[in-house]
Amino acid sequence: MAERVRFWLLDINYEDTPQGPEVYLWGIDKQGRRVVVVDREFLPYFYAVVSGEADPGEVLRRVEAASKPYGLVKCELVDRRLFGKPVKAVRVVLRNSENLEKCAEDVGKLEGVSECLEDDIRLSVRYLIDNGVNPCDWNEVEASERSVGELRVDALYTAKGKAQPVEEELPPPDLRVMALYMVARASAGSPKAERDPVVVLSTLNSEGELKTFTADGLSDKELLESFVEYVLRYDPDVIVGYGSNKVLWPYLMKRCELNGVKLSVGRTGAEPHTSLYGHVSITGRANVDLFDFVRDIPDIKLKTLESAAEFFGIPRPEEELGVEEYEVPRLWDSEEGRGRVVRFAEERVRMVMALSDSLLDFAVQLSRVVGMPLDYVGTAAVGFKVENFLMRQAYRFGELVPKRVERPYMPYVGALVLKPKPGVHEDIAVLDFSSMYPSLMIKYNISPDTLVPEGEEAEEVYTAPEVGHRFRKEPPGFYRRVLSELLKVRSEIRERIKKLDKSSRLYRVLDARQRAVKTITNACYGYAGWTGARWYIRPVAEATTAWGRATIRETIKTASELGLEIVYGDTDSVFVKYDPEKVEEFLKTVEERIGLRIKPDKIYKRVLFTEAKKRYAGILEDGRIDIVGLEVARGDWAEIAKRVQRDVIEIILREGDVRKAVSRVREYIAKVKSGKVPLKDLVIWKTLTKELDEYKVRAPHVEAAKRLLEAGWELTLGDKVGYVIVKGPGRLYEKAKPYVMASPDEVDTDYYVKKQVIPAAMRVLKVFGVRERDLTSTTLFSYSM
DNA sequence: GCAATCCACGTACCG
DNA sequence: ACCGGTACGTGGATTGCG
Repeated sequence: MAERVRFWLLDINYEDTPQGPEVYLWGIDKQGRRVVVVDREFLPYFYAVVSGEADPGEVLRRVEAASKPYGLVKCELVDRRLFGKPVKAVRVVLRNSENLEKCAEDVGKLEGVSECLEDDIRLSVRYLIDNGVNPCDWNEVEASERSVGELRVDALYTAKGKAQPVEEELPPPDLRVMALYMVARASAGSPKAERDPVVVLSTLNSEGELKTFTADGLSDKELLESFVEYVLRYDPDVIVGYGSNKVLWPYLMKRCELNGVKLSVGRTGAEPHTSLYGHVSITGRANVDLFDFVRDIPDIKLKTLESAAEFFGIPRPEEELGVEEYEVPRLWDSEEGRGRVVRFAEERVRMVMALSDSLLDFAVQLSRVVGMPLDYVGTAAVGFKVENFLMRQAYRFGELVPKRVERPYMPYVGALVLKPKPGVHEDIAVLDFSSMYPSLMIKYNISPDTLVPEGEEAEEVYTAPEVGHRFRKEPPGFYRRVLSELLKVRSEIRERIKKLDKSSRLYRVLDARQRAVKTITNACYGYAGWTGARWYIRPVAEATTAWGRATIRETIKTASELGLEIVYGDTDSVFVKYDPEKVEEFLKTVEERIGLRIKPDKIYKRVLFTEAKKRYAGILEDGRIDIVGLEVARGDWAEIAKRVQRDVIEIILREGDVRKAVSRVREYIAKVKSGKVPLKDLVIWKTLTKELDEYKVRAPHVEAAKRLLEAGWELTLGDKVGYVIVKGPGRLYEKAKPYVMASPDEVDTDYYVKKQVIPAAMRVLKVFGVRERDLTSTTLFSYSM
């Protein structure tokens, strides 16, 4: 008996069987039952593009013959587009996905076939695209129920028709979330799965149940077994962790392997496995590593669980254990320490859950918007998210997906940045073009498929300034269609949530969705200029920035015609003296002349510029202070230096009192000299951007990294190294010591005064004629403001 | 021979 | 594995003086 099954799609996977592939759609239905729908009707395929001069019928026969040995199901001639150009293609449908790429390779060599496309799209991705099925949203399918057998679900269905999205906007179901935090005991440095057991594994679920597993003796076998049992008993939909893709799951997998424990936590009873983009996949559930989302929040400089929690205003644990993560394994050796480690793990798992409350909505909506399953939307780089989104759109337009090809890097000219007028300015309005690059791409129909190749005749084109690339005015290009849709969807959502209660579930969901849409919209220009992009066409990116520069130049010209003084500008913004009438006139004129929306973003009561571009600080009417580009905004300065600079900026912007600022700096200097500053505030964090042996010059953070490695710590590319500068002779890199190995009394306080505190303070103070000796001596100084 | 100067390297920011 | 534009500290090579 077939019935209509509605389900919210949580995970998708497929298995090849001799009879063909089986696609598994894991979800939650309206009654809150965990269900899986198996679709056996969906077959893999690719396209063989017919060369312009070849006879399609002839090519079809040739392709058919060549595909036979690969389990051909059918071959058909279809009309598609490639970069906007109509093409004939043979759609080759095979029984099994294993043979797809091999078959395409053979077919690609045939006469009359210019290339094969889309053989590199995974079947599960293909399924989502072709059926328009949305991960993290409601879909439905005609299906008949069967017995669930071994599967860990409430119901199993066999699809009798094609799955499709539910058009109606429905709230998501309540997800069962489980947070994890693991402590392994390391003898030195980082724990090694081959050697060091897991000693504590804390879990917390969305019902508030906290369950901690501990290892008593040397073996963690029982811990692992009871954990697996518990996961199956609670049956989470989403498992969240912090660093779980790279550390937690691989660690558990290795420990289970060594202990002969089956880590069968998936809904098929399968063990976790590493999959696309390096995420760990747990069949039937969504494994979400919150670190992946924190990584993409630039305001969180240090990507630790604590600083992420702090950023989201998550209250610190009640019991301040004063334990650093790196000390935990050592504590395990003492009787008293073990209790602390357990409480530590439990505090941390609460933080993971709290972080999930702040991030999961966005993750879910990002998955929904780009159409990638929830478990790997976080691990995929921005470029791939955009691309996944574009692939779904391309299918709707009958556009073939271009192959990924390796290309040489070819730089092009970017945005225009104005020199600031140094000093303090009063009442400055920041005016910016909203979504400038997307808007320009829409306005001038900039797109891979509208570009007129050099030398080709065409009328009715837009010609980019400076670079001369031409784009057909009609029909609307791929990017114009996609971007207008994105902008429209976002503004609709924003309009809709205005009427909603901010604390309501729907508000949170829709707000997260509009942020996800914004993320993708803003990334489209960058995607267009990425040589790794399937739809990369350099002139597209180059023309976009060229029109951007022309736009801002025209804006500047308009301002000067209206007698409006511009004090700064960057890419899509101008900072002007806030004269309300003039500004209004200006905004109107710019919109008329250029045809793009420009609006006041913020108004600074006071704003301070140094000589440098991209660095300033301003105070708003409500007293909030923005600090842009300066040391305060950077993650690679010691906290103490940033604090000095923040204080100086605040004093100057709020009170205009340079003298007070100077004496504040003097206080800080005295404090640093006295050695009263905690080590934590002296740590400098820098990222390892390449393998240690690839560095051409010796650098402090690289030397510190080497010392950590020697001491048994694990460090990989992309990790941040925290070090302090200690007393001693020689180069700076010889004096850099990992902060976990340093003690407060060996700190080179002189370095922190001369190279951290003073430069950070002087950056701002030299605007007022303050000299370095004004900070180090106690004599009087003069200044002007 | 050595200090001053310059430039490349490296990192992180802005929009 | 998203773009180019920009600032700035540090190391190391080069330059300039003698």
